[in-house]
Amino acid sequence: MVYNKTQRVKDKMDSRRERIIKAAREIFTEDSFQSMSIKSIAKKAGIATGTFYLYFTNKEVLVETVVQEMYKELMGLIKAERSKYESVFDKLQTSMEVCIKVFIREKGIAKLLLKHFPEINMAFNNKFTEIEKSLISLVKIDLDELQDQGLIPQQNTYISATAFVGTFRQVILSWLQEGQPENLEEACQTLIEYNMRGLGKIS
Amino acid sequence: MVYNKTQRVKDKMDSRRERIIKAAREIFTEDSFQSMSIKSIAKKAGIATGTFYLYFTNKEVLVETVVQEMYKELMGLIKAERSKYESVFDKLQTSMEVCIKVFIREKGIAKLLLKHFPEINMAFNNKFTEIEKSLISLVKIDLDELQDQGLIPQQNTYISATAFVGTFRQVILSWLQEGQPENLEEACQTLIEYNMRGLGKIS
DNA sequence: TCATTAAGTGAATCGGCATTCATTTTTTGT
DNA sequence: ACAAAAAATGAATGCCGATTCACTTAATGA
Repeated sequence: MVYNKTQRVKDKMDSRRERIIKAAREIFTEDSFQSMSIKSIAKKAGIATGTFYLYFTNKEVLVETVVQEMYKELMGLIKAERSKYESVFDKLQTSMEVCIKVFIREKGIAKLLLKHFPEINMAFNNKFTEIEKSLISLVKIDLDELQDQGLIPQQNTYISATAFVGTFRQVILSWLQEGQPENLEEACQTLIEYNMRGLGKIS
Repeated sequence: MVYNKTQRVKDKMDSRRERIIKAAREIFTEDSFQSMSIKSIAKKAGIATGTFYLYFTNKEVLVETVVQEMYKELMGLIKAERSKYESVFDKLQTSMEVCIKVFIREKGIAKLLLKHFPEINMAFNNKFTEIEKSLISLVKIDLDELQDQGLIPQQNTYISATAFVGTFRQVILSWLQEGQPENLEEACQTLIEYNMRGLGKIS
């Protein structure tokens, strides 16, 4: 015979799952990827290590979930902000600004989305590469549109988009790792200008 | 009593050390960082695993040696080529071109110098960050000079240099991982143009 | 309340890899 | 050729953290 969970139990389990994800995010943000062990996550979430495996098949799935969650969060904010503008330039610019704002508020997201973590198995690492790829292809869509509108000269938009993302990535990593530039928001403006010139914006 | 090594033995040991480094480079280039185990290195070098430790105190030192060697190799080539030009723009441009040429010839160097490998311990990882930093500061030196000469407008050269390196890094990583762009040398020209415009080159 | 099922526990297991070390082989100097 | 010293060997050790599992506790439904 099969027993059905009551709502109370369902709720408890849901909140446990949430707490595990939250614990993972916290440990990742505060400490490092390396110290994100199942034991420490379980401890922070207030459960036994074995319990973890009742909620996630393995560590990989957990990290994947966390990454996905952070990515969706960021994308949601970007989309909301983009919808306020008509011009593709403005959309592109605001996308970057939102990214920077989120990264400043939650450094963990920046680390997770921009750093590489080959310490995890290969197959999984593709998740990270995937996110980077999707950032590039989002920029590429904007660039293609700008090109169609004749607002930037003919160019290989894949390379331009990659370069574009590369400038941000490198500066943000420097900010994360070296603490330079001190003011990332200011640097963001500089970067936007750099890239607009680089794209050959016709103004 | 202490015995002195004969030249023959010295030579044998020197060549063994070389072969270990070579084996490490090969495994790294052909396979991946993960599969670069002492056992596999020793096997490829034709020695027993224990013998490795007669030549290197530990794995960290070996990798550091390999990285240093590749970095010096690249820098040597860049310096040689730069010396042929007078204009800082030309020096900057040729630096990039040499990098790309070397990266095409030896993908392992590109991976080692541009990827991050947090799977190795922290203290060591700084070696990689260090290299990235030094690439940026080399570019910054050129940009400062260009600015002094009034060939580019006033700007935060640290950010510009970081952005500059970022564009290359991102495109080269895409080339390594996605196989796109197919022709890296062609992309290099595009990138140089992108960055020249981005810097606001006054021509 | 009670028998049954499900959730929770954490010590023990397992796997992978760097490092060590007792033993063997080679080299050295007489 | 021989004894001392150095180099080489690779099986054994140690470590570390993910995953498992025999057992305990809680929840379910009659």
